[in-house]
Amino acid sequence: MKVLIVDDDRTLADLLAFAMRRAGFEPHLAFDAQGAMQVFDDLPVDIIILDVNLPGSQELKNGFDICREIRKVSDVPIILLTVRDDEEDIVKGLNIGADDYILKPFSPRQLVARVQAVLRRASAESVPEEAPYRYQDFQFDPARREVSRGGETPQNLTRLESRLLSYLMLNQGQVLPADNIITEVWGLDAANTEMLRQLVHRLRMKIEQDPENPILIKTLPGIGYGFGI
Amino acid sequence: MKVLIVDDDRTLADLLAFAMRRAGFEPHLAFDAQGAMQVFDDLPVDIIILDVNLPGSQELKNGFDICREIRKVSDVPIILLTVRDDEEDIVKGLNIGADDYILKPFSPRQLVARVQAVLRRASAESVPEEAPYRYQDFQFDPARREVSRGGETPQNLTRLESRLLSYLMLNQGQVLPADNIITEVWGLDAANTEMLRQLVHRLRMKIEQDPENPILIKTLPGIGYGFGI
DNA sequence: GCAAATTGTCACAACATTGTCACACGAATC
DNA sequence: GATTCGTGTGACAATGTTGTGACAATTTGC
Repeated sequence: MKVLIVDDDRTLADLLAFAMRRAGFEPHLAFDAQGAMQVFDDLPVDIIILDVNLPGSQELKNGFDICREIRKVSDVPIILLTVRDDEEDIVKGLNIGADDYILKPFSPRQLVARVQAVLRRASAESVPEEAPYRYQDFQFDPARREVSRGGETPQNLTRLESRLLSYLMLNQGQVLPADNIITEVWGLDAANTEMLRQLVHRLRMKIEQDPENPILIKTLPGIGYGFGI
Repeated sequence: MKVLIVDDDRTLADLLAFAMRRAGFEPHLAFDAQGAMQVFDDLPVDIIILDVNLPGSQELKNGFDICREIRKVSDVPIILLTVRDDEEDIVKGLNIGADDYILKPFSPRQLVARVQAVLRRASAESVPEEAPYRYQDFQFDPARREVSRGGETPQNLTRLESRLLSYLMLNQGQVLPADNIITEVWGLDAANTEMLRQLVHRLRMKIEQDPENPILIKTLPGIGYGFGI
């Protein structure tokens, strides 16, 4: 699976390339609009990761322009990379044909997960396997929706539990506001904190059975939750 | 049966060699175009597995070129290994004389099955291994559409049951989403989960008669099924 | 064309998952 | 100390999934 990464920050681009290669993709880099279009014309990529803040040139100024340009000729999935959490920008991005966006700063894991999600949505093709998450003796296999601790018998998670844990472990060590978790797990629409509390409770029952083992999901009162804090 | 494996990724090449050796073949490796042509000139191989993405050299750039080159002098079966799912590339590959292609990522089992299929198609006389699938004391012969367990009398499978079991055992130990199974068994068009449930049920009746024997087809609720998980 | 085998459809029970409510408990505030 | 707030927890209802039997529709072999 080929992925085209377009970002003028070479360090970041390299990092992304490394992460994608580890996840079984074949990354190709471009550092500006011209480079991006050139790679795109040359070889068929399966997905594009695009920084919206690129140094301008005459005809193609930023990521939005590239996105628009590509959409004229192809429906390859595009993920926008942006520091702006301005809703207007996100809406604009999605309107001109981007498939998803991701806000900086983000972890490489997160990006990989996002890419896989978009690909899974876009095509029935076989997407590289999702690697299991680890934290100390704790292990979570999102493909099987299975958690295990040490050598114990694995526990099965439900759809929502698995989504929650994915999000938590993807942002391991970070403080995650309840609202963010909710929109991530349930989607943009309905869902209240009560449902989240319940879900956290049920997840904890499955992964924190042993009283002597350390707490995995920590409550940050008034804010939200965090994994491995 | 000699098989020539051409891939610059040595780890992958080794893995493939191992899989092919297990399946009763005699693997020979080459890591670039020169090596491939050298092995090909030196000894008569029965089939070639060729990565299309090889590091370039002057006269022989990639797998396509090697394929073309070989076709000038021999009609040995060639299977292309590619990450591109671009139809154009596949058509191109088949046009210049490849016998089949397989998209990354794939399981070694899958490749072996593909190799056997190509060989069976190519040469009606020197049929290679008639390779039944095995799992513990369970055995499945896709050619005869017959399953047996231990020394018991074999059971006959129907066409769809056989296809389903082939797909499951080909991807043994993996999580297979219901949608993937459906498109694999029935084809792209119609078919709903109800039909899959029914088919799984019927297949189970034939291969899981004994209550003491372990479950072969595991249900992964909300996801799909998996064989030997 | 007919009978048998195969495949698709429907109905329903058993079970699992998710949403909702009620309430207990502890910390912070007054 | 009483109140308020946020959180954890149990119970239960609503909903969704899966397994299973019966039967109709279709295909296959003769």
